[in-house]
Amino acid sequence: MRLATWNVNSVKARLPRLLAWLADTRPDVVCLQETKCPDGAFPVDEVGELGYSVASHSDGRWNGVAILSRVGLDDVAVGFADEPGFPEPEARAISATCAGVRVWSIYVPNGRIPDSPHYEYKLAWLAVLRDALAAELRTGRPLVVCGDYNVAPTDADVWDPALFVGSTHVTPAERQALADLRALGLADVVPTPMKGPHPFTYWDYRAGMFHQNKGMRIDLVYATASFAGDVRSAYVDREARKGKGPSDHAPIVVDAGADGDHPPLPEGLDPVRR
DNA sequence: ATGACAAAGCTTCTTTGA
Repeated sequence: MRLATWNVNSVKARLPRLLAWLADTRPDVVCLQETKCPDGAFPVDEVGELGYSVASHSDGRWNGVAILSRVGLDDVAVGFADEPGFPEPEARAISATCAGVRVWSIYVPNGRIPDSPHYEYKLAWLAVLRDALAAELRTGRPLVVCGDYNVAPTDADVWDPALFVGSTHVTPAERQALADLRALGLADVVPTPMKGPHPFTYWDYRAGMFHQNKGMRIDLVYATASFAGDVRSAYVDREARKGKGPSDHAPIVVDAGADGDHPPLPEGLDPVRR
């Protein structure tokens, strides 16, 4: 299976690039975040022409998550039990079973600043997500939780840790929330960067951050050993952040299990050595 | 070159993002 996750920052604004990327990369399953797409407006016909079925969850102007699959899309679930809201639950989680793998696409609340109700909301959301994933794990099925976690797991995952002191995305409480997810039995499938030592997935649009490679690793793939153990390669598709009209996030592409009908990996991205 | 924010809508500003 070729699995990808991408915060597209509006599926409507990104549609030409998304379609071209799908045609080039041909993932089996794609988790999208920040679709920013009102109910009923998801371009299901356009991605359908490329062979993808769609499960999407939206709440209008902000947020929005989706799963595209060309290997089955069963038992779709929107949100999760007791999901916290602000104050109402937002469109931040969707899950489905694709070729025997339970796949989640999540968009963790930003948190804004630590001294903020948005930050408390973020921590509460992650804590209840943990309970929901614990329930999923009891099925014994392979599980992959992909998305924009809005947390940089370590200081190496931001371009300048000193600049982030006192900011969200790096606080001990946020990092502990990720550690609590991993403690369920989920492994961090760390992708290979295309450039530089850090597998950043996000670069601010402003001030030439991308060209200076001043990024963050906040998009993550957490997977059970039953999936992670079969991973042959994982990389950040930095090419998708280039050029005119990109998202501010790059996709992560993971190949796991049996080889499928996919284009070869970009040059220099050898399969994971294990 | 990869180039100096972007997207949405209650659109000519405000909110949000991280």
